[in-house]
Amino acid sequence: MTSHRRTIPRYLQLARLIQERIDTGEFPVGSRLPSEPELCSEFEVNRLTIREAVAELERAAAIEIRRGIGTFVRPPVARVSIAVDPRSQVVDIGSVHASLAGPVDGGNPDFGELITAVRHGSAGAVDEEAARHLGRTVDGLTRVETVVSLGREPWGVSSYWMPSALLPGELATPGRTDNVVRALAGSAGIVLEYDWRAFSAIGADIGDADALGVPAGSPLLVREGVSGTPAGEPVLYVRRRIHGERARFVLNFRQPGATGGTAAPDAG
Amino acid sequence: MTSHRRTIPRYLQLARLIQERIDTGEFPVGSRLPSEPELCSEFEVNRLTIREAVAELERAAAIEIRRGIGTFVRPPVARVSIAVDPRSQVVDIGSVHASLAGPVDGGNPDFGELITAVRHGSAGAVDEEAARHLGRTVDGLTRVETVVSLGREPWGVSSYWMPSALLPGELATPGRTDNVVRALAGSAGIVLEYDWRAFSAIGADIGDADALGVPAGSPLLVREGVSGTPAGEPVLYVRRRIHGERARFVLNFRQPGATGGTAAPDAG
DNA sequence: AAGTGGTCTAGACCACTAG
DNA sequence: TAGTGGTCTAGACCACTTT
Repeated sequence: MTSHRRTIPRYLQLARLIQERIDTGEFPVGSRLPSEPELCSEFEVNRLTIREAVAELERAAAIEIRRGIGTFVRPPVARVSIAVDPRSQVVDIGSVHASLAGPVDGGNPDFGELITAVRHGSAGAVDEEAARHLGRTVDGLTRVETVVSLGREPWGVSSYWMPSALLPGELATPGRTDNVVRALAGSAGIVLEYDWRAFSAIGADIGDADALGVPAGSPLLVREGVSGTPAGEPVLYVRRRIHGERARFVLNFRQPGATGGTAAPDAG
Repeated sequence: MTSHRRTIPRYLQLARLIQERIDTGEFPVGSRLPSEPELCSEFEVNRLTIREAVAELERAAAIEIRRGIGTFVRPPVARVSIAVDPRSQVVDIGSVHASLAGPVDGGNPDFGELITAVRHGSAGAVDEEAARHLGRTVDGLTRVETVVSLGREPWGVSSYWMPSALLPGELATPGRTDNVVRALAGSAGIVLEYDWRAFSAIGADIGDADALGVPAGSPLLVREGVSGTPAGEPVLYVRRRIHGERARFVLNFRQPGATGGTAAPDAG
């Protein structure tokens, strides 16, 4: 009759115990945890068991492991807040550019987009999906892969699909570019507007994990969508995966001049 | 010198190797991978090394491990698409309710929101942030924690903060509720409108992982924001963490009647 | 009962970082 | 050089699922 005991693995118990110590401030933000051997002797378990507990906390982003140095309690993360104007058919000039305070036209030194691959009409499942979103066949599409950097670190990876006929020469080969969206719009001599955008979250697959320098399975924020001409012709499908803890997309529903409301959340 | 060092750990090499076999169809979607002992003897490594490789693929959501049965190649995931009307100050009736096809007023059988905890004016960092968003002090706030289910499975966890004075009796104690937002609005006799909403991605912390039945660090989509009265007074701050692979929020920027454009992406 | 994955131990060697 | 975390082996026992 007694609720039969669920055996909670030792490493999970230890993970929660350590998390508690972090929460109570026994291990303050920025402090170093006891080393693995120290934790082993304190809890009288094998090192591997401690390592599993610590790995759990690292996956939960509670701690940061620095090889050869130690394991530290992570501080709250700073995020790049990106505003999305939800009220109009926003001109698409690239979400990151749109939100950066610094110069956009001349190239913002913090921003970099590096073309890593250009492929024509391949036939993976994602290509099929892109073609479906654009209402075209995969044959006529070109896919451009980029790594987006903010500051020195990789911030996200993007895949763009566009009609091959519209591909600007600037985007035809790997290398640094200023802004894929602007290059496309400029070359085609058109204005791009948002058609739709969607947000979801996935774990990093092995390829994205490599490109972003994060472990496989790390949470990525996915922002995907279609942009098109003002006339409504879809031109670009983009799927960007962003280091989850470094980005936040904000939608403000109130008019700027409206009374009341709260300030848009900024970084933090 | 001959190539000396193996920089890439064996378990990562094995993970990529197995991923390749999945990609090439050697291990088709739905099929069972060889058991751990089988993989051990094929690659001539210890079982733990294989397990690390397999764990990597599981974190990357490429495979699903079923205890006592085997390890299987995962099919593409089905997602619940939730439409966000980006053009107006949308009446907040709860995002999930807004998007469900079935009845909303009478209670949708697929939908369930279970209040798991109610706390007054505690003082964690998240409570402070909530108070800041609402322009109030933590003392006057009540925090309601819920688990949201869609079908039989837990789909997300929500934290709501609201002025204690406005807390409906219906929400004062743990138990099943129909819809927190509606209960609040009904009790306060007001209409709630979106003030702002934001999207980001995080890994599940230990508490959320427990509630959702996922491993710590699993990618979660975070949707947070403030709702308020039409007059602009903020009333509710909500922070929902959703099983990342089960949700997608869609913003349509084009008017429904506009020519061209593409269909809003649906589940899948 | 047999086979699967889950946990844990004991010990070894390696790679990285700091002094 | 000393200390940290990273990888790997060999072996054991357990929990879960199917037959």
